Amino acid sequence: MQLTMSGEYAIRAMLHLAGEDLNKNVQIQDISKKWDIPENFLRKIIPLLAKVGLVMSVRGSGGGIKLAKSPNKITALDVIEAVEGKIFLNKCLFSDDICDRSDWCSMHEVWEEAQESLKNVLKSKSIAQLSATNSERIKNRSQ
Amino acid sequence: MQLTMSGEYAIRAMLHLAGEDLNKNVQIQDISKKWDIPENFLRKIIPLLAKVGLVMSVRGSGGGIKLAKSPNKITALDVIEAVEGKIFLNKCLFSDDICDRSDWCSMHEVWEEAQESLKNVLKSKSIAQLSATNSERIKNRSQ
DNA sequence: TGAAATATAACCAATATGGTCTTAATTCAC
DNA sequence: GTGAATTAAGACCATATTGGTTATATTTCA
Repeated sequence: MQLTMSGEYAIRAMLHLAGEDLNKNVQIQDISKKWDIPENFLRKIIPLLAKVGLVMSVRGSGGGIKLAKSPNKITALDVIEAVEGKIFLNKCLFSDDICDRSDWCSMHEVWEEAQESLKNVLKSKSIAQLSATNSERIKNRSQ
Repeated sequence: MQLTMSGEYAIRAMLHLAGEDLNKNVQIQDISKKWDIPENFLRKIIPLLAKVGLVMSVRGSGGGIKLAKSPNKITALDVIEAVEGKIFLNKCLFSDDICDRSDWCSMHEVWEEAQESLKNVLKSKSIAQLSATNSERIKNRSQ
């Protein structure tokens, strides 16, 4: 019941992009260095973010990646689910016929409620907000 | 980010015990059969529930297991954490010095909030309630 | 054409998961 | 005390997942 490193790294990368000039192509190597992410591992994560339309990538000289839409419209949940797949707290939520008790088991609804509750928190935070909060705190700290 | 089979089986076993005469010693084999749990696996899970005082076990002839306290006072969270360990949605919540960004990273609080939110749902349901709901539904269904 | 970038896919070590199996250790009834 | 019934504990194991690395395309610009 825990976030993977992929999810963690994906969030960091998105926070980086949101803190840069949104039109600039940023190199994966730079994100990797600044946020302490193994470069080659990050190179596997970025395409997952691109696939669901969170980032745009351009190959070749002068290339790099940037956000594919406004960071206001990207939630923490979007990022995590992009790289880890949809969140299902219990297998029984994945599909009704995975558990033959689903028509009467009272835990089914508990998991449903817990999952919604968790997802709602992650859904309520945009990458823009999160990045802005970070920038402000770092600014204050260095004064 | 998902419940393990241990957690799932532990909940089933506790629901079984809550549905029986609370003073009766129940055999692990019976629970295993009724709730479709691999017997030998369940035999590894039960001691974890005993260790935190959720069930009492007695060895030998006439032995078995039963709840160690009222099912009203046992929550779904208690059961899950007993067998899976305390829930931490992200490593950074485990200890402050596991992440050197914890003093300014805005995701830290998001994870904290999400985790509390998830745990509150699991904490709000007692094994007694859950078992009663199940019994009632099964009764209605077979009418 | 060559340098600079990302994409893709194969590979790999370590760990976690979900078990099984064997051997104690207890307890009760006789 | 003996034996049957029961849980406890620990060794063992196959498979899947995680968290990478490496090598080889592919694309783009100058």
